[in-house]
Amino acid sequence: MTGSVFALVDVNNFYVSCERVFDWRLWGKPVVVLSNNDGCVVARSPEIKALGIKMGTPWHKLKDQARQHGIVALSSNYTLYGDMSRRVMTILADFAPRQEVYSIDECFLDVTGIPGLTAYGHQIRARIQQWVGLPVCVGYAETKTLAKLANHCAKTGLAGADGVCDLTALSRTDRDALIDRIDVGEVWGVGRRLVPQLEAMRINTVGDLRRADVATIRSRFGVVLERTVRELREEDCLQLEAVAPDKDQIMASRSFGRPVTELSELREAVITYVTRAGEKLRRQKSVASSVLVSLRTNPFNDDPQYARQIVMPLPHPTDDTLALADAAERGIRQIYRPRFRYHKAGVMLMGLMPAEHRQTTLFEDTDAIARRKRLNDAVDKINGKFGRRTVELAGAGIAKSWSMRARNRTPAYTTDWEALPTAR
DNA sequence: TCTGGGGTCCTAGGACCC
DNA sequence: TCTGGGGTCCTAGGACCC
Repeated sequence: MTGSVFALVDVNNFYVSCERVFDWRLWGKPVVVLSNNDGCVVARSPEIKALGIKMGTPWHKLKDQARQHGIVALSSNYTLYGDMSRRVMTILADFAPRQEVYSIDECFLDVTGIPGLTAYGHQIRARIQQWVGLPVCVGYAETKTLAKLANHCAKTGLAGADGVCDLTALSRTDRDALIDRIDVGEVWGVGRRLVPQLEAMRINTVGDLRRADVATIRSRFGVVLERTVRELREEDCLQLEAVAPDKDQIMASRSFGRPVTELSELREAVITYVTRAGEKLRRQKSVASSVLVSLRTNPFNDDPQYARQIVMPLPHPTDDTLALADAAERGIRQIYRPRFRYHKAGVMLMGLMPAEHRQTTLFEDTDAIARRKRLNDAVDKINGKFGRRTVELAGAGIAKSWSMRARNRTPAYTTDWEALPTAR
């Protein structure tokens, strides 16, 4: 009973909304944004939702519908979305003393003690709309899980809410009636696999889950779902993480734009991915003690299948891209088998620890390590300023003909001088 | 609806060691 | 020779999220 109140603010149809800011022709049309490699639908305009097209539908299964309804399909433009996200988060930070950026399009705010929350929510909506041109919804409640649920109500208009829903303003009776009308699958942390299992226990609605026996839930599903039930009961279990905790593992993987058979190309891909992972590693000021390399064929076709991964321990924990790349390259050579058509490769950095905790060993050349650190820092700085691929290892490849498909990507309107929209 | 992308965390089982 | 214990690492796969 700490008396905290959280807000969850998120952007409606984020990727589609970003695209619409820069292209008025997309207004009123059914628009989808596709995942990497133009694989499946990851954002939908309201017109798409009205057609009954689900999140995650593979694009190739929509070709007929697309022709029939004139659906516009855009490739993901993460440079644009990332920049728009930063603008939104910066504005939202001014609305509360503490903010947790939870994903590219949503954040939690600690709004404890702020009066007039509904009006405040409308103020937030108006400012983001005016300053960035994006529509947001706001949900308030005593725990993060309930704030997510409140946001769902704000978005669907369930509690008669018009883009803002404050659960703390409802009476116990009204709250109970409301959550009895919401499917249990809407709860944050209850996914597709859990829903049927819960339904078998006659837990169909959010209200049912809230009333479920905590001990039973814990023994059958573990501590994670137990925490969710407690959060639904207004027990504050999840803290607001104002500074993101360090990751325990860092992954970089991509599907290829076409089947890849040659080791030389897989080597380029893996070096490209490990470079990216190394950047993330240095940003959180950690070092890795091993590198996992993975490789797989396409499980969705009839080709002979092969999937393997291997852990390559590093001689000593490091954040040096060259050392990571060396391990990744040895790894891919070990698991590569000729005559398969490969679909995806990946790299995962494991055994992470803070860089300052790193033990130096007897055999390290400390001068060489210092020089290498300056090199990595310089490369990070240059790429941060002039774009990710300005300086890259030669082994990462030049043409990268294996790289993912993005047939219909819009320009980087906000981050590239050449792509700046101009008045016409 | 049997869900073609990417990322993170967790767990189970086997191998190996003390 | 079999069984017992407990730890770590590797590998595969499950589950969730956006």
